[in-house]
Amino acid sequence: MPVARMSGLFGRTLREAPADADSANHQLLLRSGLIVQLAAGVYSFLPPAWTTLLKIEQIIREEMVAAGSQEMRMPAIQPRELWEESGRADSYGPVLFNLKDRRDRTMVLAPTHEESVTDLFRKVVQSYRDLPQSVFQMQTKFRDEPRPRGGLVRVREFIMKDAYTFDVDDDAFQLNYNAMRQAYYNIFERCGVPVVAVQADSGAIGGKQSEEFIFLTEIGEDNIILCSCCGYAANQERAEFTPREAAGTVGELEDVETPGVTTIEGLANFLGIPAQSTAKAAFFLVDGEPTFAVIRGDLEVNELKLINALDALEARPLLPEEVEEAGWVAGYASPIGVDPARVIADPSVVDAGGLVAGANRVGMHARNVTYGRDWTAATVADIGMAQPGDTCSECDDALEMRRGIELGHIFKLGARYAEPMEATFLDADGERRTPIMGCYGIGVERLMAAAVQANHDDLGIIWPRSIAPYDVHIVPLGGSDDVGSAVASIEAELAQLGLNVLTDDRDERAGVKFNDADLMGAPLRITIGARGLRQGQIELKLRHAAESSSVPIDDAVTAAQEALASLDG
RNA sequence: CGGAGCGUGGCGCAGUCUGGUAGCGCACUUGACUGGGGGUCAAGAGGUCGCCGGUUCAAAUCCGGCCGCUCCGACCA
Repeated sequence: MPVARMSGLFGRTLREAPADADSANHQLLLRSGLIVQLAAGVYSFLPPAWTTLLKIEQIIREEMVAAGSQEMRMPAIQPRELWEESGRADSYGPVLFNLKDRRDRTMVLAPTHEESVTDLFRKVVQSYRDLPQSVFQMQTKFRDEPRPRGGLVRVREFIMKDAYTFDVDDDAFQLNYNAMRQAYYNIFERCGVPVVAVQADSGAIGGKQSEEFIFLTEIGEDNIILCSCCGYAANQERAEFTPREAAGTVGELEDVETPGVTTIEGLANFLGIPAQSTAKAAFFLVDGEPTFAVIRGDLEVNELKLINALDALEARPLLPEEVEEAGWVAGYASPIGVDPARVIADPSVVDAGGLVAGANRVGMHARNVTYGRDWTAATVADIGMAQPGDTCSECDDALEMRRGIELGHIFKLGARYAEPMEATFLDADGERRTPIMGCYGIGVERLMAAAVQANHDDLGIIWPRSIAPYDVHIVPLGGSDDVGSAVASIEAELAQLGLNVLTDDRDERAGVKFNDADLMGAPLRITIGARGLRQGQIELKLRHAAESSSVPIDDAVTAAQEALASLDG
């Protein structure tokens, strides 16, 4: 390996972090001169950062190949028609970067490649004899995100490792899926980032089931529900839980005056009853239809569960005027008398007995409102949002909630793309069949950001050895000839061993060099100074360690190798 | 797209309320001293104060519009 010199590095360290950077990883990536922003969610990666990204890619590549996947490459620029074929031109719509070619044809910059890989499949695969298949690529994706965020955490242009599998049936698919799942654990572990796999919603990718690989961190943008007892883990948007015991009543339907009481909390206080004794109404526009959702007063509606339960594409809360238009009374709404076709009920109100609900008149509620007797819903489905402290549905322990960053996501797609795009193969009986597909993504720069977030201290980055831009950071102190020749021979020997070496050859004070070394975070620092050299010693310090050690200069290279090897356990 | 904030040399900021000279720290250049945890002194270079328009004798500062960036929400590797 060539030796990098601090004096010639393209990029410089900053003493102060740019004000725009919030999280530790973002600040450190900027301060250490690794990344520079060009626009919202668009970054340049300077040489050391690029070295790290290449190392991450190599780790991913090795694990993908080990999982039986073949590397390939698909185009980033694609005709929009491809997206119309799968039906995603609209659902993915706003995130697609559109452009016109010179013949006025609309092209898109690909945000992901399910369409193109499915198109490839139908052009390349005809027979079950060609299956199973697993392919992957590492490529720049483009997504016109509504809100870029957190430095590299959410950007508009990024490298994704995306893999796709095709199988003859579910059983065969499961083999590919499991291999990918294991590969993902291996990848994140090798990059020095702890992850948990959580059940997730497949979102705009579609399909039946999916798991996210989450790095738990307070700077994350996802809410993750965890059970420390049984290990249950899910994204809050799909987490299951057991609601608290209902506190329903038995009795005749009767009105009760509740002047000025429009919230569940207010209602419970006013009547001196627990929130579990009330029913809450929430109004949504679901695929253009006003929808009346009923859930127990102590719970919140999970919009994503609502969408899935109604097999819909999108939902949003109704605006106040839309509520009025629908004939519902905000704050006092009652499902009684509402067309059941427009009502969706959570099991928590179905099995509860009599609850206090609105009476559809301002200032009035009703007691003993009972599902089945007083009202019904066309759809009964779990639409509750799991909250910390709720009971785990697997083991009855209390659930916790943590923030996290989604580093990878693996999906079972089923026939989501193959069917609309008519990708098929002939089976052994000569029957035309649809392959079972899976897709598997990792955000490469996001993974680098997570690695920094997971491995830093007050002074700077502490790179995991596996993805460090430089293995060894040499700090020469004092400009004597002795120092110069010692540095030259040690750096040459280390480079000869295949190590990435950065030598701080600048005429700076010791403090500046040490601080920059700490900031840039190479796993091993070697200090070669006139003072030590007089005793025939140089100094080694592992970045994560508190203490340094001195070794005779003749042992320097061996000791450096040993120190680095100690990190690989 | 809703809410909040910010745009002044490469980075961090002051100046804006109350219009008149663009300023500080760091970084950068040159020289000297110094030399093991961001050193000292001296001399420099670098900014149409985000953009456009308006008010005014005069605008970084007041008014209007636009653009950009960040954060909180709705969305995702």
